[in-house]
Amino acid sequence: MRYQRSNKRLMKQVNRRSILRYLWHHDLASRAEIARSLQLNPATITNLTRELKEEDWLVETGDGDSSGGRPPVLLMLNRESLQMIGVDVGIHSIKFGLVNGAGIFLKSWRMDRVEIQSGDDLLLLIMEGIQSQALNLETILGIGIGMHGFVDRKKGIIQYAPAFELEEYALQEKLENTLDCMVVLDNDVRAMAVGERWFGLAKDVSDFFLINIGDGVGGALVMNGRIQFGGTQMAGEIGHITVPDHDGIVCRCGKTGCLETEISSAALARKYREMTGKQCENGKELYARARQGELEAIAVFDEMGIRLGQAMGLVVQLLNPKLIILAGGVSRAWDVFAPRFLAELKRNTVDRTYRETRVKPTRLQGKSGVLGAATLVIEEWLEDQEGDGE
Amino acid sequence: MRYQRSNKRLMKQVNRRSILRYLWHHDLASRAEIARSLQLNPATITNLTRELKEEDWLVETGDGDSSGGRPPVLLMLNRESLQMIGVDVGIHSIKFGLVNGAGIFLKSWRMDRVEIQSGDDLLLLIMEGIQSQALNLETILGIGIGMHGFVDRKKGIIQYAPAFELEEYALQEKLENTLDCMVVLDNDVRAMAVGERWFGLAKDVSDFFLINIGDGVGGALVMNGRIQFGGTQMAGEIGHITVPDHDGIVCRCGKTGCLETEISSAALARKYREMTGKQCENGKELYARARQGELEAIAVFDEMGIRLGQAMGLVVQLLNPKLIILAGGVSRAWDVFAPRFLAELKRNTVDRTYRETRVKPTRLQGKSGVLGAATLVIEEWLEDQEGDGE
DNA sequence: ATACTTTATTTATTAAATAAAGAAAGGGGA
DNA sequence: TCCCCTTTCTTTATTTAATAAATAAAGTAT
Repeated sequence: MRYQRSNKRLMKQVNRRSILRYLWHHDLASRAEIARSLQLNPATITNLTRELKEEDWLVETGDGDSSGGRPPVLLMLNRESLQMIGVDVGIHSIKFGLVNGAGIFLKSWRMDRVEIQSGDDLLLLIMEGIQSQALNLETILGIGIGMHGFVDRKKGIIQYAPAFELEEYALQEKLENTLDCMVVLDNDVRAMAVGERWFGLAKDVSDFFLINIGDGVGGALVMNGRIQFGGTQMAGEIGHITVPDHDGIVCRCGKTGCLETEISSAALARKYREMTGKQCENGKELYARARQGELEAIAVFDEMGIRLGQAMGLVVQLLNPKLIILAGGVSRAWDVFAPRFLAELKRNTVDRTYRETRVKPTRLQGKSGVLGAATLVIEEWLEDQEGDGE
Repeated sequence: MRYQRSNKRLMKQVNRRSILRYLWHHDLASRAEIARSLQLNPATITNLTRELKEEDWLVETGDGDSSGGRPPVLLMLNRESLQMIGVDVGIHSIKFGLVNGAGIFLKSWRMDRVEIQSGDDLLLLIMEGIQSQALNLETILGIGIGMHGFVDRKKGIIQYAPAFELEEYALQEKLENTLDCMVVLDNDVRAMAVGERWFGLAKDVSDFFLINIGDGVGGALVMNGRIQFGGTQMAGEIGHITVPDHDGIVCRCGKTGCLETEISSAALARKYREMTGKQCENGKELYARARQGELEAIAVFDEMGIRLGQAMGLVVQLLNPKLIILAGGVSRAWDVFAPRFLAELKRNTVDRTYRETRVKPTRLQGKSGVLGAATLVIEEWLEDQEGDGE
């Protein structure tokens, strides 16, 4: 019998990660500063940073200003050399990106009109997509995959993906075995939230909620700095809470009165068509009309803002996030629905809680999915074991 | 400059706690079993358990059955010697209890009709209450305090307690200094949830929601085994989510349409009075009438069950708990409101999620507050640093 | 009785952190 | 300018806590 888990190695890992995480958030720092902040002995920092430097995780960038003694040598994360592949599996397309530790896309490519009927179809397409670019996978930290549907990140399996009629498919393991490279798999919206946490609006926020409004409506929840999964990995699925005064439309989940059938891109277009009798394909088209001042289009967004305000009011009261991030195609119409939305949000929350909550539309937009997926890899490498210094 | 936080001591602490936690959940276990489960070296377990035994944390309880070799020596947590004081600060009374690690009350006492106008009033009353029993505080692990209102556990301060018009009072520190004993302070409902996690229905459940329905309505959220606080320590405050079709009553929080003004004990009595014109003081009285078959009383509970079903539907969809625990006075009427409640809950959730969720009224009832408070101390001693074996 | 298992402990070793001393590199006052 | 002081970083020796391996303890199975 082996007692593999060496506690000592674990301790070292934890400290190494603490250093990397510190540099992630502080860009430039001296060894002395790191030692003080992490409450570790300076000698420890010297030793660990030597290793990390040899492994190319970080670089020295000249001296800082002296504060009356020897000037500090500033350390910096070698962000360019951290490279991850992000994969965003949508219903009709798969998007890929090669992203570095600064959140910059070095490459991005996609496969459109994909037809997927089995897990192995998906596996093959992803492998094809990755190998098409002839990248050296050995210089890459790992591959992150964000996928619609119900995904179990810990087990690395797709529990259920309705669009592809997939069930219980162990994508992570299979991909890891064939590509010989770390693979992280999670739900697409959770991946977005992780992206926001490391590169986006939530850089310094450890309690936030992200709602993604596009063809569907999904959400993800970060509390105390960690993404939350819930008892069966379904936490955050806000698209299927029941809202009052709904249209009675039957949702794809089988229930009626879901938020998704009221505020998704398709739902807004439907409401507009019902109201006016005019044609309208989706939220994007509707937004264009609203921007041109068409009153009916604006009215649809107004109603959507109110519903969203009610829903986010629940989230604020129940979860007390510091920040709410709106993502997905419909969030681009922020300027149109924001006034009604914010007013309704305020009306539905207790002052004491509301005034501590910020609400913002994402700045990552179209890149959100792929970047988030890539960031899953970073998280896996650097994640906090437990509240360190910070 | 001191670098206090010795990582080595921390490692040892973590492993010691892992052992204690393992024994908490497994009652009897041999050293070999613990070593296997925690993936630690048997020698480590020998050493740590020797220390723990000397410190009276655990005892040996004879041999177990041999499985073909030397019979295992079974270890057991010395639950009797773990003693905590729990304090439940209510609006009109303060309840105390001396509780041991088996969850048994060794003593319980209370102070009624308390008048509190300042933090120092409260401090003095609690000290008086504790000293009145002439306990030896040195044999006690610590004092846990559950308190209504908004409490910041990490800082140990009462942020705001409307009933006493208290604000920003550093109760924990002051009490710790005067009594020279570990003190943990938290919100009363969160304390209850911790109680359920260690002694009650949530013993083996790491994702659950507890709703307390009494004079007020509060909630607490445990995800991934940890109580969640939110950005400003207000997570779980379900009493002030806005519900549809409300009576328009202004809540004590200033908002209208709060869940609390619809399903709290006082709200139920009010609804009954409005419906019938008859007298009725509170939910307890109303429950008695419902039990006697009075139709109007039953109707009030029916409506309450529906509203609760809607609210818990939101919680289930949004947070995906494995268990919902109902606590507080009104939960005693479970048999009356359960049918409507459960039906409405099902109606408001997606099947896939609902079928994984259990709902139960607490079995701790009146003891919940004090026991929960006492359990805060256990949690502080044994809490997991990060997902160990288990 | 003998061989084999399983549990627990002891002894020696190893890994990783800390403490203490000192080197490196500058600032600033006389 | 020189000397002392401060701050940063490194080196060496020490300490701590875990592991590995050998051994003891106490059984079962043949």
